Amino acid sequence: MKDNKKQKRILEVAEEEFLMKGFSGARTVEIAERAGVSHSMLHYYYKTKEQLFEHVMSEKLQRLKESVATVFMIEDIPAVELVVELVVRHFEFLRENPDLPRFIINEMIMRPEYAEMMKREALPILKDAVARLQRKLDAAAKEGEVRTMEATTLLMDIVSVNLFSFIVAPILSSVKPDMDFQAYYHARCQENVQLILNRINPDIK
Amino acid sequence: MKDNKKQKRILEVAEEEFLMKGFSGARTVEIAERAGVSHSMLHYYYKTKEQLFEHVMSEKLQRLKESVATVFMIEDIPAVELVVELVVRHFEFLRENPDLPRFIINEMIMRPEYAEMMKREALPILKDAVARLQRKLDAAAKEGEVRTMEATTLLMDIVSVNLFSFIVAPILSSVKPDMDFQAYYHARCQENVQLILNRINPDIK
DNA sequence: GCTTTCGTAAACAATTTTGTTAAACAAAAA
DNA sequence: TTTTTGTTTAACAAAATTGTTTACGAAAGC
Repeated sequence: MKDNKKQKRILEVAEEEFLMKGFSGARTVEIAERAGVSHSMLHYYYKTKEQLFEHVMSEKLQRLKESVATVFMIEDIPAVELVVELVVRHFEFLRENPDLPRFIINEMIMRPEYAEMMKREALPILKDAVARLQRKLDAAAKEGEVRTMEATTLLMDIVSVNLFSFIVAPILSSVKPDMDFQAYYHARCQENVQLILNRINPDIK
Repeated sequence: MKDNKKQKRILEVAEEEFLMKGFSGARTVEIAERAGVSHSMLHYYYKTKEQLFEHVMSEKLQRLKESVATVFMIEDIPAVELVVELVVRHFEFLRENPDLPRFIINEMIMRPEYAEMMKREALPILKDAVARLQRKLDAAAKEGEVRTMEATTLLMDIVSVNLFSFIVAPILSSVKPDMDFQAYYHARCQENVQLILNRINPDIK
């Protein structure tokens, strides 16, 4: 048995193509070509472009869900440290999946049927996560460790600053072609932690 | 003379379609249909889909440039107030052009030839803007009004929190279909101003 | 060795999308 | 009034993209 190497390879390339170009921009012949298989093989394994897309999509959603779930599993840690952990882990997740958010947002807007699917999949996990964080924050606010604030707002702040660091990266690199990404991401993560710390408690540091 | 009403209408609809679905996702027949003109008319005015796209693109870039330019023209205003003004104006611009950023980022990634064009168009203006802001910040830092910081970093923070407020809006509305957008945007703008103020000077307010 | 599975090449059918053309007509401009 | 311009319809050509089929080869497993 050859362990379906080619089939996997198709999926890998499809992932890259769909993430970069979206469903409508990606081409099955190009995916096959880049995967080093014949065009017919692609349709042999994945009947249609649509089905290939669904494979990619569900795999990506899975990863996203896992990532959210694990971060919010952390218990027994002070609120402030939890928040720092949140920022850093989210940043790292993005580093490993830099254009996943853009892809998901785009496909949610362009193809409402997928928006529905994503809501079904992701919302329960997210709601639970927000509730957990809110409890932590409220408790810490009582102790005067942080200011009172909505967990939703805080999460939006975290996601937005982190996400943006990645969204602009390609633009920055085109402006400065010799840019040191290692250094950029390191600095950016620190900056974001600082920003969020200032946000939950202006007196920290 | 009929003032080219139809021609304009095509452009309007094309703008909506391209912004929502991107170049590869938009369909010329659908644009024509929605614009209430025959398919042949579309090709009569704009030889190809590509050319139609270019019209939309350059018009959008123009607006973006104007917007950046006017904000940074403000003189004789304390640094802190300038920053607040920056946040609010940028927020308002986004409110009028909510899916422009997604569109531009997508097309820059999917079609490198446009990335080049945008760099040529937007970069000089942006560099000038950053330089102006940096001078203001440095002066204010000397007076102890704000902490020392990079104008680039500050701008990235502003853009990221504002942008994100709009990126998540459709998602939030699908979660809460009865959501009050008026209130949401109002609150979000305030939040963002606060966040940025904390950022440039943790002691303010 | 024989069969099944994985794979290719190449042609081609089907569909979708883009782009063109011609005939006709109304209304504005000359 | 004549010409030009804007416009429609309808058909069709061209191109791009997706999906299918067939015939055939190599090699893995029995």
